[in-house]
Amino acid sequence: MFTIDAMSRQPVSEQLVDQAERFILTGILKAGDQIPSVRNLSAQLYINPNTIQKAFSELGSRGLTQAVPGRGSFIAEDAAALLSKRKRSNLTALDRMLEELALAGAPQSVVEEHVRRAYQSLEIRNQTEEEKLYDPSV
Amino acid sequence: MFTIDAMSRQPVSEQLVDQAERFILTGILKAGDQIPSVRNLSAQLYINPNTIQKAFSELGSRGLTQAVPGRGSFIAEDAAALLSKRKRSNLTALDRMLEELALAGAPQSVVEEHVRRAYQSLEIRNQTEEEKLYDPSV
DNA sequence: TAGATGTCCTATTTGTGACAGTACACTTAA
DNA sequence: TTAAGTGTACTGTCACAAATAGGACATCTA
Repeated sequence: MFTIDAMSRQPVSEQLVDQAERFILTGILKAGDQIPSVRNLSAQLYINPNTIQKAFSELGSRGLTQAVPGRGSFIAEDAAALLSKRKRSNLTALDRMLEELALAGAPQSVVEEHVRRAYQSLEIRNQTEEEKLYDPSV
Repeated sequence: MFTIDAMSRQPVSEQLVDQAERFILTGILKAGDQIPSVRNLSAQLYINPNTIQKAFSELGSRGLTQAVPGRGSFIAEDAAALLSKRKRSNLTALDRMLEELALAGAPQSVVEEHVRRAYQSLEIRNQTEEEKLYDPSV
């Protein structure tokens, strides 16, 4: 599930947080799901337990997970909603990137095409999710 | 001209490189223009000369500036073209961001509005540049 | 009860960025 | 000619953050 890019300049603990958020957004991790234990993930990724703990602690303080000593850590009920709201309200990074592309002479039509493609591939994914409801094999 | 955000996690030398590139893209720095000297900028920003040197060395290796020992460093002839080409070809970061926004439920119309605004503000800026040509006070 | 869980703690190591200081060759202008 | 300014190179040192190492405790479950 989780993977680490040792070459990345982004700290390992942040990589884990980002990946967990992505899993929540995409629905791979749903409310109530248990995430791997600190020691388990530590052994699997060859990462120090303290580093994993730091990432999970951050997820908890963001309200995305709930930890239960002795049992494990679980995705919070409102994790997806919480995360979506936060991501939606943060458009400054997009603006900065768009300005740079505009300055670099990237045609507006090209950028708009990328926007269309992003939303189109999402629709396809959602459609697949719906189809699962009628799929007897699930 | 150059400024440093000491609070930023981005290394000082990289901040300088990014700013120089931005100046080149926006036309503030044009081909042939001399950029501040290592020692001058060092004194002005209270930054170690080695840090400035590192940034300028990077700009040189990217083909954006040309250094002449004893004279100074100058913006390369094809700096703007080189930079534009590089920035335009890098749309993967945009795709990643768009996917995240789509997943978070940001309406496509909102994203498209941001695209329009980015290109509109650029047009206004260019128009202002043209108007300068007819401005007797310059 | 044994094993797994989250949590906390104090070190230590490591890598990177920045700093300090010096030196050399070159160009320009007084 | 000379002094000042330029780029470039080098060897250290320091500071900080991330990650590691090792241990400890309370809790829950099979």
